[in-house]
Amino acid sequence: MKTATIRDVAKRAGVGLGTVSRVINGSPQVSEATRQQVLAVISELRYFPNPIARQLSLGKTLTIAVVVPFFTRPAQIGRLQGIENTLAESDYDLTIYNVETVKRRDICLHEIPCKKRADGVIIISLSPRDEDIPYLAHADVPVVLVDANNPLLSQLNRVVIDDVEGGRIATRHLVGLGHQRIGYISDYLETAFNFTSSRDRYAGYRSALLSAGIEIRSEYHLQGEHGRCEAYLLALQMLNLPVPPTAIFAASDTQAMGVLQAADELDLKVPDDLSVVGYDDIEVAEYLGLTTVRQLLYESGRRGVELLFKTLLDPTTEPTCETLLTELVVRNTTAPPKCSG
Amino acid sequence: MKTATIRDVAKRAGVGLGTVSRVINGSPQVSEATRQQVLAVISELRYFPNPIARQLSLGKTLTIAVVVPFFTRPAQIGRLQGIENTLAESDYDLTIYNVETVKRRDICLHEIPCKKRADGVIIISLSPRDEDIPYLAHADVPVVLVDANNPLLSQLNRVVIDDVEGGRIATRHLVGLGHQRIGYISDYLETAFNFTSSRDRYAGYRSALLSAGIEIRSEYHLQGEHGRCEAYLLALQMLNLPVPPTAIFAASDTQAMGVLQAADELDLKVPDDLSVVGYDDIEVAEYLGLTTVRQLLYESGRRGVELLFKTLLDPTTEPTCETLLTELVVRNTTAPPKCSG
DNA sequence: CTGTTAGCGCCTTCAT
DNA sequence: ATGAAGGCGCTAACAG
Repeated sequence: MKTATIRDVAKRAGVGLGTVSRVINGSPQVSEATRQQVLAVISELRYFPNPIARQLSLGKTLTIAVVVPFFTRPAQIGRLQGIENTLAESDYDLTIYNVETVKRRDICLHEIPCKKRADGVIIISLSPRDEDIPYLAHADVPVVLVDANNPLLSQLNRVVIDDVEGGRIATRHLVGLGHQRIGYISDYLETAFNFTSSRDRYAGYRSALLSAGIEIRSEYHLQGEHGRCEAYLLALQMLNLPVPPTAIFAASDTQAMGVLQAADELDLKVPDDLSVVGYDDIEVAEYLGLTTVRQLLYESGRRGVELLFKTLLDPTTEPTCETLLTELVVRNTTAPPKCSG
Repeated sequence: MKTATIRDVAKRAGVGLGTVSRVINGSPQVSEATRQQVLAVISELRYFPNPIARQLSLGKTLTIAVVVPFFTRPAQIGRLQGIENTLAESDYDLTIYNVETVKRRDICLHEIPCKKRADGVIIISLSPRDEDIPYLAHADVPVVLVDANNPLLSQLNRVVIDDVEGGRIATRHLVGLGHQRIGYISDYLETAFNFTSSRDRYAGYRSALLSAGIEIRSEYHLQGEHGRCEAYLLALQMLNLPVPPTAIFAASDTQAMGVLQAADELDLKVPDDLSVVGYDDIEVAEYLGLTTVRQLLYESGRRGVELLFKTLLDPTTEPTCETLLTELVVRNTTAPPKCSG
């Protein structure tokens, strides 16, 4: 049996089809009598307005698209949660475009903002390269970048995290504890996805070392694919250096867990033999007692949606760039080095 | 500047609007010459077919809706990953309806399958109550249930997990190690969301104890809100009993972590003083060396999509119920009880 | 091969 | 207050 349409309802209720439409949309200019009449038929026929038709007519989709790389990673989940919860307070639906390949990345970045499947697009952690800009500039729906940036994109709404400062804070903390040999384990700094976080945190790391007058040793920076196991292997490698670091700053909590594993493997006590600092403050960090740099994941998602809504309501709003602060959370994986130096 | 429509393209290319449509949809019956011509105009005008209009015309949305409670929980992420990855191989988009309140639950269960925003719906972990059935029965798109069940719903496609068996396996393992006093810490067995997993696992737990001839003591079963901290508190309570259990089976890995914390708090060594078994085998379980019951999270999502696609292709397909197996993964948190008994 | 036309289901003037 | 008609952008069936 075919789904009832607005026409069926109109016919059955003996009214014009425009009247039904008015009832659906709560127009005040319809007599209480006919309203009740129509309402009755609607529920009798189990009528639901077809959202697609309405979207076409209205020119709105009432959905927000989110483009996010590797959405299962805890940090992304945190952002998505902020987005979802904020959206849930509204009438908007949420569609997710997960990105795990470069090809998909390009498709999403170039097409999602143009095909008008959504009224707005939030792009997470994928900083547009210069060649992506034309596409974004021609987007016909508002776009906001979360945890992504591009100096040329001052005309886009952005929520950015000061990762340079975050890296600096983490490193400075270790320096403050007396560490001189501090390692940094991260994702590859240069990837096709153009992630900036590891890069920025590295900049902060270097900056902190420099201002502390500590020499930057290249063997103390190891990069690899993102992941706990990968970080574990890198940490093993670094800790097996002739002169190993006394502290390691990991580009994420997940990677910090790998470092912790490596330390355990080598019978190094944390924090006595090795200090470890993570990044993100994902949920498990508290459980592990991991010292880490907290970034406002949930908040970044929420802000992204709010920014989007603001421009949705008033398209003439000037694009803004909100910077979210980071904060050091000291727990039990950091301490002064045992043997000074 | 308004977005270009198919009409603009047609006019600019000096062809009929149907021809443009054919080019877009790769119809073979277009001369190579005009095709090129049209293609040129399309890229010149940066034309993108409006998906909404196409959806209306085609009667398909090319999107799949997923209704999922508390989507940030690791187990749900695992299922979502299976769904997303499978969908990514297709042309379908994914829209997510997160459920965190009963109200939202009802809306999603009753309306999503009827409003035709998606060509198919996957419902995760929300077992329809009897009063929900009429709505599901009147759905005008295929629905598949993942990790959810209802005996009355034999006409629905389902992917179910044998949680009773899972609970049995876990408990039997502990019994096999010689434990006689085995606790169970879980979510509330009865909730408005009608989650069945904790209930089923409890049934398995009881069944295993019974067949081992072990008395079931009510003080060895504690329930509370889902979560690590809540489980931590429950575990503290249970371990402070005059005669505490020597082993605890937790309804999820997350809750098992809480138990581990409690043990640590009470200076109980795991597994020497206390054995702990979790459920799910989420990623952190391996890191923690947690003995747990693995369920095929990713696989359940994948299967759900496959089932959906199958009925999408052939609506006359008989609904099937696939049962996914569970498997015990023994790691380092279980051992024979120290003092026999 | 290609132009034209009739819907898809709904919303919104415009008259009445 | 309400019915009728035009249009949202596209697809598909129908002529040519």
